[in-house]
Amino acid sequence: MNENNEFLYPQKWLSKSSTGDRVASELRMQIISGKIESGATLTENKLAADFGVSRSPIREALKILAAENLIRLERMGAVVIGLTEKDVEEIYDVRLLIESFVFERLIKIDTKNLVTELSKILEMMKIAIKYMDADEFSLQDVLFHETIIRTIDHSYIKMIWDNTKPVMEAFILLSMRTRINEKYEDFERILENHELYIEAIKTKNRELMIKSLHQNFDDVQGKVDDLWISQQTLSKGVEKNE
Amino acid sequence: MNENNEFLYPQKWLSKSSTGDRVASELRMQIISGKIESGATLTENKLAADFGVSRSPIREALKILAAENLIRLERMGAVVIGLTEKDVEEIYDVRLLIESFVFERLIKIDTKNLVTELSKILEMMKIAIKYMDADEFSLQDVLFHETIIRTIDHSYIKMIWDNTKPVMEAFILLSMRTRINEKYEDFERILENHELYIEAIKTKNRELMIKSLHQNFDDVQGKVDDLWISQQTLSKGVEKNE
DNA sequence: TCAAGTATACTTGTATACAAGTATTATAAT
DNA sequence: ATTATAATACTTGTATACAAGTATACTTGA
Repeated sequence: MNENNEFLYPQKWLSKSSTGDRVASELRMQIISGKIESGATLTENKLAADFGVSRSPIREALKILAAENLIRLERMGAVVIGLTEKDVEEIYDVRLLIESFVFERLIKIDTKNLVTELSKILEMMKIAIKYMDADEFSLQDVLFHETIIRTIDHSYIKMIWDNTKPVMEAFILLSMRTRINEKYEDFERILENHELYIEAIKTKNRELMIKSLHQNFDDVQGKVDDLWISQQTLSKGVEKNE
Repeated sequence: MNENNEFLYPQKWLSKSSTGDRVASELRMQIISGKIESGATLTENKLAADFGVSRSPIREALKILAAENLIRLERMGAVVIGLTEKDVEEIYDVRLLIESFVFERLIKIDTKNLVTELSKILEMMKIAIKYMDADEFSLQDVLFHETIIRTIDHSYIKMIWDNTKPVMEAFILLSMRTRINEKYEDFERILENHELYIEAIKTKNRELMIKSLHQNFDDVQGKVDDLWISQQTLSKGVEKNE
């Protein structure tokens, strides 16, 4: 039934994952992009037929998406919740919360290796922009923050990250795909913010860190120019995929 | 193979849940209590035979426990990680983090209904103690905090709660089962702290809230008297079950 | 005795089968 | 025409079957 053979989620990022993970990644992109509309009902049999797999991995995928609050498992089918403006704000609440927590820990330890690692990632981001590779840029952006969080070796903070990461990654991916064509200049600012962030970690400057973190959120959310990247805008990222 | 027919997790709390959830709840208790030791390898077939169910719900359970970082899914079997002292501290980091966040929101809204609800729960806790019902007490204790968190209607904060709650619930359950016999007087202090917490919410007193929250953690963790409720101590809770 | 290679008995991941329950639709009676 | 009832088609939850891969143990050779 799925007449569109192209996938929204970069297939090369799925090297080692199971069928269930792949389906979850793809469904997540379709839900967040709006290709699958909020309120729609997904049934296991239909999805299994669409993806050409059995119900086992589909069930796995639905469990994952339910944990991410993108769908709601009901007696008859899974109802799509989707990602609202409120959700995105809430995700950033959580990110601000955990990255602030992490920063307090970073202040107490040696961050030399971390700064080196982050500088490397930042350079990768620059290359990605140079070649207009929104996907690679998004990957590195997410990795940037993950690297910071992993440094403090806190399994429950990491758990929170693991739970929010997939949705955030998908959102950033769609957002960047749109903007790399329409608002290329945005990326300059994003890079500056990341440089600021590294500087904050290097100098253990709390205010600077909070400032860059907030600016980064505003950037990703597009608050600088628009209030909110609408579902319609996000869905543009769908077409750019190849 | 499981010669012990008794369950650690209260069966009446599982009214509506699926087999997978039941298995997860029971395995969680066995892991946290130390009945299943850290480092042990669990295989799906063995667990299926032990619980007398098929592999499907077992797989479901293992996925849940892996998300809670209690086990690590590997190519051949699931390796039990267990709950270390560090983990418990980290859980409380997260609780402190989210409950502080929640409190900031509570300050801005009308908390009259919440205070009423919390008072009710507190009275339930008192009754539970009166009848030496550690399980009911634990249930209400967890519900107390969940009620506070749900008030602000923040789906991602709630997500964090949903992810940490099961482990915390199991830990509190085992801790309370032990202490209701050995340290009955502890419960007086726990009640006082909860009263303080309600007072803090009522008067929107941030310092009081932080104070009671910290004291509550110390109480549950047993830091007032012991540094840490050892695995050995926790396992006593195993025997008290009936 | 030891080493190399092979057979065997597990392991998970996915597909399929079955069972119990729910919504819908069709049918029949008033 | 409408309402009650019954048949049907579809849903999830669980059990089982199969396939691909891995570790263990054994056999065979020196």
